[in-house]
Amino acid sequence: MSRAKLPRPTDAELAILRVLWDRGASTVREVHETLQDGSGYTTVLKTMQIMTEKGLVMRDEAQRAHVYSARVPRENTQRQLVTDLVDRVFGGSPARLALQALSTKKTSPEELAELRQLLDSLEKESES
Amino acid sequence: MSRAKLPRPTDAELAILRVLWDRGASTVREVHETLQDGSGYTTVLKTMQIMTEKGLVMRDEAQRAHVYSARVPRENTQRQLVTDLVDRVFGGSPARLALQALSTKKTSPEELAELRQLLDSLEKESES
DNA sequence: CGCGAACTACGAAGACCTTCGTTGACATCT
DNA sequence: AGATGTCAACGAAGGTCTTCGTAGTTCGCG
Repeated sequence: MSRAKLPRPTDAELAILRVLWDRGASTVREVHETLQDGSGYTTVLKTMQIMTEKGLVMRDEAQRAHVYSARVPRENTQRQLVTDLVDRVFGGSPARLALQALSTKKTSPEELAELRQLLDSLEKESES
Repeated sequence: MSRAKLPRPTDAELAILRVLWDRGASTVREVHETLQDGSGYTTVLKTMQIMTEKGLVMRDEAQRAHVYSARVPRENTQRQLVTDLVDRVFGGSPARLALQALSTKKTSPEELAELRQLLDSLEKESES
């Protein structure tokens, strides 16, 4: 039982995960205040309780106000969602997703450089 | 009445859309046979009826076996899902999604070349 | 102590998604 | 005509997600 497979986070769960990734360990109150959507306090609480059951977050109950933290690293979740989307909508081709992503919005020169670097290393790899 | 904004397709709906995009206009039977998942005929039928209500597909009832076709172009849906994911998980940066996508799997030289071309044009654009 | 504020836990409602059984209409074959 | 097969329509069940009200607990304070 080392690890059951983690479920794809729902939209509400993802919003909470983003807060935990950005802020680090946080109480329900802090998460609720950071999310500026109209959801009520107990809604956020309940969702975070469910996320605990699912293994998406962990909870430190040492204090009265429990402290939650993401149990899944941001990168893992990003990778999970990206490969999901690639398989479901882009016929398994990450490059097509990348093309689509880059076509939609403007990208900073720094990011362009980063991409170019990655492209270089990928091309080198395919040559070997 | 057509909706102002199309809803994000669910997983089952996406699977059906893929069939319609690939095969073109099709009957329920054809879609059902193409999908090799274990779902029953009436399940597919029902989903496609719902998709019709949602405006995701259109239906030609001229024949006894109704003929469905995608009402949303593949590219639009891809763009919709990509920008969705970018906003929800990548802090609005398409480039980060692209980086993540390309890091996960191998990409063919042709696609690499295509990406490089896109990068070039994007860099030119940002210079101006 | 007694009160109010902050907090967790619980349950239930409502929406949506997926699934499929059943029904009835229509067609085709014998 | 009668039997068989194909099809759309409908409804309902079971699951998940999101929402929030309510109840109960604990803390701090007057």
